[in-house]
Amino acid sequence: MVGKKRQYYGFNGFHMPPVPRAPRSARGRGLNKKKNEDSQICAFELLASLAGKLLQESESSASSNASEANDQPIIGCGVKCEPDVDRPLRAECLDHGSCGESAFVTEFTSPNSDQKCLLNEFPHAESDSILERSSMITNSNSSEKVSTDLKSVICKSKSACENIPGKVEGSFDSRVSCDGFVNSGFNRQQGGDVLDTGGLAVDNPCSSKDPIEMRMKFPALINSENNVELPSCKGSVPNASRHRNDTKLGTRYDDENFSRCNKPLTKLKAFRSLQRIGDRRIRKLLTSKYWKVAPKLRDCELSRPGGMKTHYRKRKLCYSRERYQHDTFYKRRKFADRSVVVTSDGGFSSESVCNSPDKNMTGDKNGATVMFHGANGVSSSVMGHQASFHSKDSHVKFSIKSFRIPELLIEVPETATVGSLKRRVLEAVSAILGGGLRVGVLLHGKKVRDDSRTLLQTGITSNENLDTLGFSLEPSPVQVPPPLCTEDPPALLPCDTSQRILRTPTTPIVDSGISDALLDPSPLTNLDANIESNHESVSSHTDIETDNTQSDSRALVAVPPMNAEALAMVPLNQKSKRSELAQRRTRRPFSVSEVEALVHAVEELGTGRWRDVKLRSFEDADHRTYVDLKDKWKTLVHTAQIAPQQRRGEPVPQELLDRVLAAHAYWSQHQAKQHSKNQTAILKITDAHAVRNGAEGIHSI
DNA sequence: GTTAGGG
DNA sequence: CCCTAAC
Repeated sequence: MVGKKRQYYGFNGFHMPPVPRAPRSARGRGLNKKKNEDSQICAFELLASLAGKLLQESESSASSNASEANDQPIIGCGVKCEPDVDRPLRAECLDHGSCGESAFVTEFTSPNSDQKCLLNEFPHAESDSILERSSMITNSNSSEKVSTDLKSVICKSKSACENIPGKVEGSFDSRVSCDGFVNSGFNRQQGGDVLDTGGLAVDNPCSSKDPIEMRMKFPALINSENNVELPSCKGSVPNASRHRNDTKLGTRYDDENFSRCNKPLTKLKAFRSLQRIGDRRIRKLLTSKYWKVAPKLRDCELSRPGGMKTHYRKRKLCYSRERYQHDTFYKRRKFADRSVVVTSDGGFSSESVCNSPDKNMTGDKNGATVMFHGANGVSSSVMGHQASFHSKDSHVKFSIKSFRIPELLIEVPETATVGSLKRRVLEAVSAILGGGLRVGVLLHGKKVRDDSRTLLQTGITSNENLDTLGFSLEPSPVQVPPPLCTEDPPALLPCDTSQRILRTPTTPIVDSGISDALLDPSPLTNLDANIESNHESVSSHTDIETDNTQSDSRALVAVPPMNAEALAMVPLNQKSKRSELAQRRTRRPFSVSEVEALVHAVEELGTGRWRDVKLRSFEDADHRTYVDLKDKWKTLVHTAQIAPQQRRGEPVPQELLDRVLAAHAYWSQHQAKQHSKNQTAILKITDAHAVRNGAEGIHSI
């Protein structure tokens, strides 16, 4: 069918052309070597350095404790949080293979030297624990992202650069979440101890001892981007690449791990043929045990000074990483001349804001590349140095590399021209941007509403840790273009995503974009659900278009963001899909000939073999399912039993109705008889004879 | 995936 | 026709 031939162009957002970068391997190595050389090492460098340290430590300790290591030296660095003694919650480190991330996390987590001690202190964590840790972190991330009230505002970039930002993001998140843990107090980690983070026990395949290899893996890990998920723990490049593929497919927000809905996931198969088995496993685990984890985390968080309750509460209500991932912007800082530059990376780039005249900012590079670099170069050390920087120049420089826009789903016929495709894309973008946007400023996870306040008053100063600063795009409260698609309402409980999608009103949700951290349901959007819906919409489209020759106006569906989070996220045309799904099939009254065929088939096959009936008499009638036939028979029986005056629709010959009644009576008896064995064999035979006569008659025809 | 039945 | 429980 034509409709089926249509192709969908899914966009996770529009991105600027990828910025050329050095090969990962090269970068990774370079970074590694730079470690400790200066305070401005980038995040990766930091990671690398940490990894290196960890590796060294692990190796040394491994040698001393051969018994501990199971073939693979494992570096365990754990930050343990024990709000509840019985249920310790802690962040763990990883083995060599997957250390990148954890190492990084650890680093951030323990900016203080004493925290580093932990690393040394627990050099031999269980490899399994790594996963635990990862999961925990992930959860933390999700929670943070969901609420957007965490300091770190992260923006993911989809472009080539995405990988790194993603990594950093994870790192930041981890750090944030870990802080709480740290505050909770450290505890010695028990070697064999498995984190009780919700039972995410996944084997951790990684076990690379080679430091270099480990370093090399960082990029891969970064690829995991949002998916701080366990898969990354495996630290295998293949996984990473797979991730990338997913991203390209439009499953970038594949946080299936956090998906509450299993059903949708299965439907994703088509889209994610590459999906890791491990993911499923994890997903399952998460699904089943997610709630257990949440409470723990929350408890832990509560111990935090800042009080992240709302944050967690929100998370509690809605677990979906997708959303938050998108709603946060990746933030970067760069030091240049006492100036702090915040760079936001996003899918939709608008360099307009960035590139402050100050050359110091970029120093070595220019343009987007520079920005990107800067992003990567977020030197963890920056934090420490900020204080010193700040005093001189009171200017705060912000470099917003890009903002992310919602994903667009565009459908155009194969015969459409490229030009028309471009137009459609433009229309979709315009629909979103044209609706009116405003920028939101988040500081410490809180939206700054008072526009009249100065940066200084607000606390945005050059010496302030701009990590806590973020920007967001929000739909203009006044004029929000009628969204073609709507965000799903928040799910209180995991699951039923599909249901929600199908039934959720398409009413756009427009809020100030503030305070949504707690209330905003948008973060709930489920990737899986989205994908599924897309699928459905597709098929629906096809169907409908085929039957009704609808205009292709629907071909392109732009989904305006409902709120800041939505913007950050990737709203798909859930709505359209939803509506399509919701839409019933077109009614197709049975013709007399169809009724006759049906009656004939039933006469021969009986009323309990609708599939056979379908195959026998309606094989070619794609629009008639066996359920349809069954239903039709049901109505036929009813029709035959009522007075002719009461019948509606196209009149069915009485002859057919009589046969319907006869067959119905016969098969009813037949069934009853079967039920009671062959007691009524005689009766049956008699009836059967009558029926057969009719059937044969039809046959002869 | 089918059936059977209520909606 | 849809939706679902039950198989």
